[in-house]
Amino acid sequence: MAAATRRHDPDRRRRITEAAVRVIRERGISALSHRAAAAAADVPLGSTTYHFAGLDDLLLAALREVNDGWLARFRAWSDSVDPDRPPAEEITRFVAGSLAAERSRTELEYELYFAGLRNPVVRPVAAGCLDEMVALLRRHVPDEHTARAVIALLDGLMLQYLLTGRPFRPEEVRDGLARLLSGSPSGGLPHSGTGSPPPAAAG
Amino acid sequence: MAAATRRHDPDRRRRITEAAVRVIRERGISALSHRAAAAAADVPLGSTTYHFAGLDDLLLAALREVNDGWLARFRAWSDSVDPDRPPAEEITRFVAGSLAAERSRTELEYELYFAGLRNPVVRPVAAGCLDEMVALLRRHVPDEHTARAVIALLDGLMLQYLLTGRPFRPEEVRDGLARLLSGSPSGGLPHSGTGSPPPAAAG
DNA sequence: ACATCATATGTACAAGCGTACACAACGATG
DNA sequence: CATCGTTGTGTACGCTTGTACATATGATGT
Repeated sequence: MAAATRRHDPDRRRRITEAAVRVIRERGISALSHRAAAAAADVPLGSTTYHFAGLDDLLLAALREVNDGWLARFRAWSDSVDPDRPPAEEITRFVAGSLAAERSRTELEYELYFAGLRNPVVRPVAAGCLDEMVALLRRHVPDEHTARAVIALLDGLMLQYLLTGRPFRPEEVRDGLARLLSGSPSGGLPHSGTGSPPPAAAG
Repeated sequence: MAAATRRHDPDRRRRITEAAVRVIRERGISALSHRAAAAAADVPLGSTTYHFAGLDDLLLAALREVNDGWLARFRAWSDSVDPDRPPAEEITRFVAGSLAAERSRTELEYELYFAGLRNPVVRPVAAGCLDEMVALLRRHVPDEHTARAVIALLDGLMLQYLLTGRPFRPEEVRDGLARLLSGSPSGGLPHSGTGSPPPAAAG
């Protein structure tokens, strides 16, 4: 069989990484093991331990892959935003996609977030993802502070939709975003635009 | 020694549960095992398998304990709210506590959320927690829709604070909340007050 | 052609796991 | 006091895991 003599196949590392992502998607991070990834990639066990220094290494590679996919989709959305339509509506469009066609990708991304809470090698990936999203969103909202709030609202809402089975209501999301975006740009907070940070406000 | 002859100790089940919470707090859900809980509770292994039908049972009991503690704190906050002060400020007070003195409790609660995403026996606990928080918050905001948005913003912001090491800025939280609460109560959404739900809006 | 080296593979091992189960100790009931 | 059922305890079994390692293979440079 082809599988038996598959030797010297180029970028096997990548194939194992993608198999690891598949394992996580289907059975969760806790089910990721050298053996599970090897089986999913149809390679022998020794192959995974050769290409990855340890299990953490494999997990990190897989979560980076997940993150890249998520950010690519967000970037694509950002490029497709129509500046003539209300931002709240455009952002709602992204949320709708995240909960429907791209739901499994979304579940993966939140799995990454939670892993980051515990695992110090994963945390920078999750934190970097947040920063990158803020930077991209920054183009469609008045300031960074607002961008962070919007991301927070999105994360919280998607978490609610994923946890409770509550049906997705676009108006709900749109309305919340509209309120968040309606405030005066530098209303109560010295917004950290492109200048220097404020001199520390209140404890 | 006392430990050797400790027999017939009342509510041993509870002590094991609390030990399990301690294990989760210190080493994460993935580190919870019958043996780890037994060691933390200073009881023999057989004791945990006697009091809990399976590992899922132990995990569920521990996460319920976590959830009870979290909700008790939120309830205490809700009761202590000064109606004469701006709600945004009072809610910010809760967030501040969650990230400082009660931070480890907060980390536990989010661990519960993430477990709920994957584990179907945990999900109802997490979902119920969200509903309970909405119900409690309902007393301080105009409608349920707003309450859900506020909870979402809080969850998203706390997640950001926990993941990135960004220092906590009360004004940031307060300002976002103020914007969310400033909108017209029934602005763009038929709010699901105490009446009947709207006849389904959009796909 | 030959040597060299990165890559590929199968196997082995120690550790940790959930769970089952036989037995010991105790409180309650008669 | 005898009996019984609940509670507590120690141990053992089968399984999965991460990792190490000896070996095999094919590409590469000379």
